[in-house]
Amino acid sequence: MGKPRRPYHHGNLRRALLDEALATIGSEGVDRLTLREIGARLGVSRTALYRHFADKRALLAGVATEGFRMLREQLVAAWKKGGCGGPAFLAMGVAYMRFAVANPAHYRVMFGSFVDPKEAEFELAAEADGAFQALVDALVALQRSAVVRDDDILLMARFVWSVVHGVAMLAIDGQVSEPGATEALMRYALDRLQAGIENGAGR
Amino acid sequence: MGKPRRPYHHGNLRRALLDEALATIGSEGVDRLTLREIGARLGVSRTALYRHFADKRALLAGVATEGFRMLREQLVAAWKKGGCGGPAFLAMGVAYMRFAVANPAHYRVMFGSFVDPKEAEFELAAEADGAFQALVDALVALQRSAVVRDDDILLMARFVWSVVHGVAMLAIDGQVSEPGATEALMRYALDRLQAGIENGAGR
DNA sequence: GCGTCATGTTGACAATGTCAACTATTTTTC
DNA sequence: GAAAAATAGTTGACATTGTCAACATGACGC
Repeated sequence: MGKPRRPYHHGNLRRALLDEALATIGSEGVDRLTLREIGARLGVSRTALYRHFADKRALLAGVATEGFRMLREQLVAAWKKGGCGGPAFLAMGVAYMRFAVANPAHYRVMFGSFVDPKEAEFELAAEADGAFQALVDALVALQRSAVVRDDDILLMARFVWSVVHGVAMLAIDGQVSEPGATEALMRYALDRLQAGIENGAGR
Repeated sequence: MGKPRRPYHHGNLRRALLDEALATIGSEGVDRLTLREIGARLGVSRTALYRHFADKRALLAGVATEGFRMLREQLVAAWKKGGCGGPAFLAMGVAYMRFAVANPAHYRVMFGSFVDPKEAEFELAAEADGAFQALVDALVALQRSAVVRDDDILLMARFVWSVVHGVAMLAIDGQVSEPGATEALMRYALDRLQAGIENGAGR
């Protein structure tokens, strides 16, 4: 007896709110996300959320921010674990797409333009930049070791980003449904991407 | 006098609703789109819309459907005008990205996952398929003339689609803001894409 | 023990999507 | 050409939702 029923203070409501939001987004879609339902599911009042997020957009911004942080961590991890060379670049590409497939809810919020880039929180912009920068850093290293072409770095990074992002979107949105097709597309895309930017290719 | 003030029947309310929706989405964003405001702006009642669309999702589906039709038309036009060969392929890529930049509202709705692909209207799915098929057809032709690699056609088409889609997203979402950067990215991306899938490249 | 602050609750309100019932206009039919 | 049917639009109502203001509760330092 005396079991700690539901204490008035939740303990880590912020975390729980994010998790619940992610669960709902994943199963129902972003537009079916309602603050009241999140509260209800957590056994908490409909406005408890406002002690942790300014409003609904801020909640989504929180999800996106977290997503970019996770993405960056996984990109950097893949790069380092792969040895910071050519193979590591492939591993990084795989890590990117795997992140999207494994965390579709995060991914959709991150790129669904639910948060206006103009009025985006500073933290979100910073994390998004950080993830992109991880890719830029890798490309710079590959340029130094003459693995990839010596093109404008920003241009090249944006191109690579476009490819993996495009594949991730296709994979997530269920356009690619045959079993194994996602993996195959990922492999093929990275293969052709590499062929396109490797040193000595074209021109 | 006796001027035909506002006739009871609007004439082409469906068209006007789509246009007004597009205007609002373009300037305010999809999530700020409200049926009531659309009606108000058109000087029409808030529920007049329901004579032309089943509900809000149907309106968005209408926007997306129209977008895919326009996209397909422009892709096919670019392909034919370019002579159905290698240069035409580039023209098609440019047409794709230009469409996105010129019609961001359409584009966002088309790929914003506002309409569940499972419960998507038949017409929408058909138009989306049609646009993709335009790309597949072009690639098949290029394969026949040995301009591009002889890879699995679906795989290759999805890869190409990913690239142009990824670039289009970056361009639209204001991530690429420096003047001229969008054009430069488009050119570079198509250049590298071509290098990646042209016959004799890699492996 | 007490104030202070973070955290959570209740009541209220305006905005929104949508339905049902009704009205106005056009088109079809005899 | 009038009646009937179909088409297009309106008004009233309601449940849902995001959000605010005012209040309640618990933790924690002094």
